[in-house]
Amino acid sequence: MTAESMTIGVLGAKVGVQPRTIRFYEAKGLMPPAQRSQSGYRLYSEQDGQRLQLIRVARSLGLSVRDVRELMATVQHENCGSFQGQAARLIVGKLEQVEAKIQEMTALKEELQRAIENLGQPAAGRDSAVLECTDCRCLGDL
Amino acid sequence: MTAESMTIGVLGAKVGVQPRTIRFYEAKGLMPPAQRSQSGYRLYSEQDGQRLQLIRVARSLGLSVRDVRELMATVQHENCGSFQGQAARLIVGKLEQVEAKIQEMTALKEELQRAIENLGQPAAGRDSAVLECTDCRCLGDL
DNA sequence: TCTTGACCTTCCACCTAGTGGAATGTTTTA
DNA sequence: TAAAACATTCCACTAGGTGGAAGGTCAAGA
Repeated sequence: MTAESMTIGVLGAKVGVQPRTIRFYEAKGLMPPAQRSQSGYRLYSEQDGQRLQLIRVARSLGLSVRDVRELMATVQHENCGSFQGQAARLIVGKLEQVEAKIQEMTALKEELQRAIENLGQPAAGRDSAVLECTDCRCLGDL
Repeated sequence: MTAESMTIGVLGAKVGVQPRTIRFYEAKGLMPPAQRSQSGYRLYSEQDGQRLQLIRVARSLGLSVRDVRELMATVQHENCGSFQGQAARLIVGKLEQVEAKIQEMTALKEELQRAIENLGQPAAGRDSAVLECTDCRCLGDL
């Protein structure tokens, strides 16, 4: 292990990622296969650390492991402008997904609020049959 | 198969659930082990249909399979009031989770919007280093 | 030198909520 | 009688890791 290379535990502590997760990223193709010491230990450079950090940022933005793998592949094969186009495309796509998800969750929230109001209400007073049989007010019969 | 019993396919078509999924619910303990015909086919009653529908409603409210299993177990062992207490507890818990998730997604949305604005901006003009190296504007170097 | 503890390796299993497919058995219909 | 349309079970796969087992390696202390 040369002066500027580190083991997986050191890298993990530095970037805040568990060694297992780093191996997982390697298995999934987000990190390239690491250099190995004579005894088979993975060895990492500062560049590897930057790459790992980039992966974390992308993941924290909600990009999937598959998205991040694509992104990282682009990093290695295309020029800067092209990469930014790729990143923008992925992030805009993600933003749309997140907005849709927020809509969906908001609708679910309202549904849950209605469900809470309806619980314990006699069937006639309910807006909808929520967690009870449509015919009776008592689930114990089911 | 008596007049009022149906096979898994008929039940599935009626409630709008795939046969596979019904078997899955049985394996997970949401549905009780079905009656069987002489040849081993599962047979269901109208009551089973109501139970399956109830499961679907609970799932559509975002309750997990585990939550629903608990709920259904309560249905069989407790009286109506107790069941409603259990349901209320589960639904209120879910509502809190959903509200937290909406908060989280909203924060992520803002993060993504910032990321889109920052892409293509020179490092100096950026609010934060988002998908690029902190030192340079070009990821192609990584 | 030996041993202990902390670290590393690989492999397999588990989580959610189902879905896909294979191989095989049954019922219904032409 | 044969084929279509059902049914059965079992195994594998999805995403993003995590938990644990069994074993190899490294540095430090007695």
